[in-house]
Amino acid sequence: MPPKVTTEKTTFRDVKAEILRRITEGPWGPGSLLPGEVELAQEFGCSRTTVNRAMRELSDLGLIDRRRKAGTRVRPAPLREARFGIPLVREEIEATGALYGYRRLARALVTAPPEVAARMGLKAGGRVLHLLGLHSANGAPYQLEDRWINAEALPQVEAEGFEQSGPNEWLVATVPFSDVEISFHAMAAEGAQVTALGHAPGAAVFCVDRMTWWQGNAITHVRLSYRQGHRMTTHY
Amino acid sequence: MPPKVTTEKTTFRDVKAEILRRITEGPWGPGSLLPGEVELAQEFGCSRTTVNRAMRELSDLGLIDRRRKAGTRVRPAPLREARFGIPLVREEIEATGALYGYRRLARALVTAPPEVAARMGLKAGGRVLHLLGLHSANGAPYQLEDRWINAEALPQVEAEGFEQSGPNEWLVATVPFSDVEISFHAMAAEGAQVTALGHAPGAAVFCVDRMTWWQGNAITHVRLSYRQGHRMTTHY
DNA sequence: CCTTACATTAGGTGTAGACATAATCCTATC
DNA sequence: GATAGGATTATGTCTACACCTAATGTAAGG
Repeated sequence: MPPKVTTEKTTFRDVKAEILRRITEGPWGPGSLLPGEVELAQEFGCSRTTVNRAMRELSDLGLIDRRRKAGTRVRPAPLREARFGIPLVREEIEATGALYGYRRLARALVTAPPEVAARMGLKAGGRVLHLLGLHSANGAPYQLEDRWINAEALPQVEAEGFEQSGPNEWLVATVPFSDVEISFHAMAAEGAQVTALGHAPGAAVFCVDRMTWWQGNAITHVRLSYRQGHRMTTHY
Repeated sequence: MPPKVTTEKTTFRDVKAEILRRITEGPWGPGSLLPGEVELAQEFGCSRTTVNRAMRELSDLGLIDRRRKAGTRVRPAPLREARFGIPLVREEIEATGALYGYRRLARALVTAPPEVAARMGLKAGGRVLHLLGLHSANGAPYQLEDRWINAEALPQVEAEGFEQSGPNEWLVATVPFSDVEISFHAMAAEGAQVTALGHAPGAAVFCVDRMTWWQGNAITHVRLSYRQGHRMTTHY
């Protein structure tokens, strides 16, 4: 039988990797101008489309800057983005091999307090469902979930008790969304962060606030407070 | 003259937008199976490649899940990513219209303290440059930069004073990098966070730690501590 | 009933070619 | 010298097609 001639086509991954190598190790330092797509396609023995895709992905990563006619150059200060996956807490915990647990601490259907109404852009006297729940890993408190749900926009939420599972899983499976704002910050521990999460009063708590809209209406606002020492990490 | 028949080609953006619309508003709720690429291409009157690109981008966003043979379905729990731009502090401040300022607080060429050596994976007795600087907006403290630079791997750093500008700008323009880890966390204010940044001792400080490697060697580790009340926000 | 083998199918990727569009360069004109 | 056009060029995008590959279902064989 004839030797298996693996034609070994040049894939866009090959091109991407090689360009990346030349940027980090090789001749293409910060700010330098790269050859044109046609030229690279010839060098790599592939079509321009393939080079284009490789470069587009590098551009998406923020490593290179592409402009028509001007050509492609390496970003002097690579304004790379940090991408953080925002998983469901359950998955986040189970991924570590720990046993996930959830306990509802409070549930109340109330008229929105002024602060919440303002934050969510609700009209005065709007009804909201307030939920407080604790996610735990192997029985130890892991994350406190303090959530407000717009009951005007989402009346069917009033029928839900959320005793056994967090509202997040119900929400993502039920409500589509069109707009999300996430913000990270640090705050001094207070209230349930002390009593349920076990922080010392005034201790530094890492929080994630998330607000979700659908078609212009605020659906839910949640503050996730993490246990002592939590880090949100990403790698690239 | 004949009416200008703008052929109005269907772009991958059109397709992407329409698919997105059908997911958030339309018939394709969470978990549902989308039609195949060929079918959609026929419907939209474009080539399969165009549909492919639209769907690939939605997949990159984490909205849909694509598997060969299985087809494309809407993610039940959209594990979307939060993308945070990590800009230079200078740009971050100047973008708000404020006047940027930098002041070097300390500079010392030392043998790495055990903790730092461990974190950066340096051999015992490795020389590092320690820098402490304060970035300010309109004269008010904005961000404290506590940086360690591996002077073994980067000897030319010893010649730099970093009196007028932060080391970050010098680094990104000088050193390529191949690996970065970023982590967010909250900690109790101490040391220069109190004296320079103006936090009360023990107050909650929002920190960003960043470690950079090049070809397997740790280049620099930096902790950026923000002023009171800082939020890192993203929108999608 | 279980396992293995194979055909089918849907997405993944590469190619060559074409036209579009934005920047830039160059040139003619004032 | 300044400016307005036009030529040029590199990237942006679409098309039509082909082949690859992973995953699934099905049928044959034990």
